[in-house]
Amino acid sequence: MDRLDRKILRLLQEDSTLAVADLAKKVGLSTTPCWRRIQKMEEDGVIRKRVALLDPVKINTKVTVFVSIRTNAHSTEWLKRFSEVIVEFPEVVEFYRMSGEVDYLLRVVVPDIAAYDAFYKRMIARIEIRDVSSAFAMEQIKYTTELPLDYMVVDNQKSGEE
Amino acid sequence: MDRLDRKILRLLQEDSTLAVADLAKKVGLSTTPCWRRIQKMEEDGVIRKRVALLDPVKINTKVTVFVSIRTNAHSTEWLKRFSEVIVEFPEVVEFYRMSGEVDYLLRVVVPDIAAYDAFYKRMIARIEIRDVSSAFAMEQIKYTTELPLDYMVVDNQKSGEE
DNA sequence: TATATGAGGGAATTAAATTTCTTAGGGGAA
DNA sequence: TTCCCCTAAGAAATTTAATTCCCTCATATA
Repeated sequence: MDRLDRKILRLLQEDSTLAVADLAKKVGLSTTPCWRRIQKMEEDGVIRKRVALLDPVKINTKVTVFVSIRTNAHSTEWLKRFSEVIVEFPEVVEFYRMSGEVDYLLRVVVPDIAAYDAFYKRMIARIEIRDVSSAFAMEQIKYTTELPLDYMVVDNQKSGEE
Repeated sequence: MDRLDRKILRLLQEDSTLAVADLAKKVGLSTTPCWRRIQKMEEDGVIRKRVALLDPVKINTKVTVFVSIRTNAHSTEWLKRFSEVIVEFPEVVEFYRMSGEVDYLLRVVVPDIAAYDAFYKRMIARIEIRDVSSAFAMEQIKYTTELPLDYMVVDNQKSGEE
């Protein structure tokens, strides 16, 4: 991957509806080679998928809650089942295994506090959890699906390094 | 918005490359009305944008760090500048103002611990922050951009409620 | 009962993606 | 050095999908 691929990725991360011809113009290529680069990056899995992003307010899921879970000393079996159960909830949009104090961290989206409470009850009904603590986000100041491309390993042999 | 719109959204949240004709077939419409519904939801801002999602590993940003910031008693000016500075960093992919103990929460993506340290130094060089604590994610068990559509307010008059 | 309104659908049209065929440049082997 | 191969680019043709146009039907309303 080179500088041109990075440019293409930068644009597609922002807006994947761009026509290949327009994209090509912006990166300084003609449509065919540009199209082929995109194909290649899709085959290689660099581009995972293309999705529509919805407005959380319009869809009635404006509240984000971060759920910290502490679970000292549990069986492997429990951990497996725990993950499986949690992943199933569509309200859980992110789920991490952490180092440090907290063992797991969830990002949960719901319409309001009441809905969070309902979700919480459904969750603990499905699996026993020791220590849970919930932190509510008052405001989402930034949310982007664009990953920084500055760390990408590029081939500087190619396409006239500056 | 009705049940059909919800179906359309469900599919487009998963894969926005679906041809309108295929989408239409799946939801039980012909292409024209299906196309018009999509247009309408784009105009209304229900569909915010369409983007390409990249593979964090291939792009060399596999490490997620959650950064908790406590900042008791600061001027409005400081808060404004703080937000502006933080938002600029491409490594900060999510940024919330929180209730409770922690005042702000960031999700930062970087290649490795060393890069996080470099990021951290750049951040505190740009703005003075009292109390920062970093928690590393060992594993991303779930990450999705699909919002739950179960809370959506739908018009049950329309299209034969069951 | 006439009539506007909103939604659906078929077919034509336009635009974009994809394929095919050619060309140019660079690097290594004879 | 010259020739050949490999890789990437580009123009044009073709295929496929998006978009528009025009018509029909059902519902609700005066």
